[in-house]
Amino acid sequence: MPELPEVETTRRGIEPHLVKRTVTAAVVRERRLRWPVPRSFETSISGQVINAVRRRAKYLIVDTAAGSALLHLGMSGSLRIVDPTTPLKKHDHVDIALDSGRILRYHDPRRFGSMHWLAPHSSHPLLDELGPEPFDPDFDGAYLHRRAKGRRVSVKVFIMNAKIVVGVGNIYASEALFRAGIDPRRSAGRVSVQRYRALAEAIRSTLGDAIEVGGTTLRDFYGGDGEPGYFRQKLMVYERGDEPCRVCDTPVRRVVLGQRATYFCRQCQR
DNA sequence: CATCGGACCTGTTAGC
DNA sequence: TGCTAACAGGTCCGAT
Repeated sequence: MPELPEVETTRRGIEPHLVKRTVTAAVVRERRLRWPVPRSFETSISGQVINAVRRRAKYLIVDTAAGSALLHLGMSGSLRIVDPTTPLKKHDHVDIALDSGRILRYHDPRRFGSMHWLAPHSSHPLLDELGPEPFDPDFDGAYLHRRAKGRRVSVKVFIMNAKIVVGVGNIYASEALFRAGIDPRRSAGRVSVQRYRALAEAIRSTLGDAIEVGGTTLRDFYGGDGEPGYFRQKLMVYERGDEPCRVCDTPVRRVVLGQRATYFCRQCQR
């Protein structure tokens, strides 16, 4: 469910409810997420004051003086601020209760998400090899071109690799390639530096536009404030197989790359 | 090193 | 109606 814009939307939605609040209790009802949630997670975060809620790639990082919670929403995870009277739903796996009387509640049917506890100022193997953020100044066409040298994978699979650039998931990979006019099947190593400049800009603009409207709600994404994201209305190709291209009317094609559905316009993308 | 397939899960929908 | 198969927003890991 969540790509970078949805994670950032979640961060913005929950941050005002968390910062400067004290965690009064943490309850893990289902420990079997992608990796078992360690007991140290609850014992460490309980009693702590939350100083900041940050995002790195698709991870959320909740900082306290005693360390940080490292959260990933996986494919189907979501975080909502709820009241104690809100009935528990199936797959509500974790509650983090706050001294405001409210609760940060984690819901994740597929359990591909994760929760770790980081000691203060320490990193984590999951974070160590991540590529640049799309909005970093050092992420540009020259960077992509350099990293793509000699690579034979499709440019779509290439930009979805978090070691190259973070935050580009399956929706926005197709959308950014459409904006840049690049055929997603093309080998990464055979894209010119000029076209990588367009692609770097397209990734930024696509993600930025999506963040502005609260992400994309395809099925069940809601931000921390309970609002759906409205980027769905702006999707040019994603999940539009056989429908006419919004630019040239050519039917949008669906292919599979790296075992993921991929959408593009054969006319507009070369 | 780069690439590929499989793995982890449940829920929804399309097709018979 | 019921069953089955395909598919879904992520990404790690091991084999090649």
